[in-house]
Amino acid sequence: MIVALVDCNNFYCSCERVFQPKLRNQPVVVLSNNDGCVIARSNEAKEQGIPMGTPFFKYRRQLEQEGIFVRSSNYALYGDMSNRVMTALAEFVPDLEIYSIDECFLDLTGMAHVDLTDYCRQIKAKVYQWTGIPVSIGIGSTKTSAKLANRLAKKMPKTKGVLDLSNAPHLLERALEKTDAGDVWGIGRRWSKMLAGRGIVTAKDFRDAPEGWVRQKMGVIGARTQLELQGTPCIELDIETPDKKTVCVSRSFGKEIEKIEGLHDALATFAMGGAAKLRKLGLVANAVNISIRTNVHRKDQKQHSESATIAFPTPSSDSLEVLSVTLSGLKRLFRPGLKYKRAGILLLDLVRKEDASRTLFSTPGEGKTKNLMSAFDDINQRVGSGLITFGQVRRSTTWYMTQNHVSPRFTTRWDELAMVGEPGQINPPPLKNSSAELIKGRRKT
DNA sequence: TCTGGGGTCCTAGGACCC
DNA sequence: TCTGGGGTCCTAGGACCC
Repeated sequence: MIVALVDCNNFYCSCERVFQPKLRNQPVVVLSNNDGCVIARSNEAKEQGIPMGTPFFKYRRQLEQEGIFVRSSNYALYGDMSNRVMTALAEFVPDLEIYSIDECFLDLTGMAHVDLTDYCRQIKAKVYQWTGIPVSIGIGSTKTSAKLANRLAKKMPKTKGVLDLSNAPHLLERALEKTDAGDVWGIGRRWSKMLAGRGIVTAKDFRDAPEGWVRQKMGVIGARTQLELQGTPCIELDIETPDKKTVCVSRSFGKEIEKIEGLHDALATFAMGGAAKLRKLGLVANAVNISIRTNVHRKDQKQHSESATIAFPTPSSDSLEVLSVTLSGLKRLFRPGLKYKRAGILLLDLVRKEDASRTLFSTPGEGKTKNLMSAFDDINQRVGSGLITFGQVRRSTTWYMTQNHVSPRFTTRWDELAMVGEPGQINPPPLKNSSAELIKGRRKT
């Protein structure tokens, strides 16, 4: 096996920069939903010591003082840019596995006759030319070593963003020595702490640790990771994207919610979103799990967290059915007098619509609601998602996320396209209140 | 005051079956 | 005192990933 891992550099920040050139070469951070945590940083922001994953409020002062640009997350933009990158990669390699929104494994087995470093440099240059997104590429004889190579390609300027460890034992040895065990793909915080307690600090230490012990302490996952570092592939490329087994829609709220109506509005919206997602994937769910939870960070408040799983009579992706089951679940779970901060639905036991078991009287995804649902999806697809919905889904604002720094959806909304002013200059629409304006605009249509 | 969201896989233990 | 053996299925929880 020879496999390359293509990983977009600081992906969310890079997406923001494509259409906002003033952000280039400047420190930028992107926040999670609700403007909660820092989840992406440009290199400049990393250099200024902004850590990953920390709460925004703790760093707000520093970010302002140092003039660091802040953006709320904009998944419509990132998702579309991701598609563009993956489409570009598919021009070069037939067999690829889209691993996450910003990562892709390429199967280079059988290309041993070409200079892989050279070839990957070309890929990197074309992806940048076509999409504006910079990527790094690591090559290895297993997925785990490709990951390792990628990490070093990013860190070491002299690699110019491409590092091949697939046929370079000396380099691989040095790479393993330089990498912390905890930075190996598959070794998280818990295990790296456990390993450090045994004096296993570097990736090389881990590779050379007694195999029986690794198997016993870290299960088959740990054993596989170790074998992969030794050069034995244990994790295959998933070229065919396997069907999802669950679909989850959940959110923390901008503020705490005490009344059942607020939770009703949020969960109704999640149910609509989840059902639409199922239909888009051609799947149906056998059951839905509804969960609500108070604010886990407020130790001073009474805590409650509960979920209920309810099966559908027949597997379903029908919005009305998901909606009514979800709302009946809420009634069961809700307790007055508590301050809820988060809710969600998890659609589970998913199967392909055509594989779903049917009953004497109905076939999943067929019947009288089928036309209604496809008309529904069609309208929302053309005019903007959420334009039409059901009466039970009130458009309440009590639970909305806080997003104070969101940029336009440059590539997926006509009314948010980048504006070209003076030659060579791009003026995005004002950032403040853009969502409020949008709702107005939508009503006009 | 303010702490994300969406996934997968594995394991242990209990319930249940013959 | 001694108390079978071999399974499957389900669930909760823990680990990991981005």
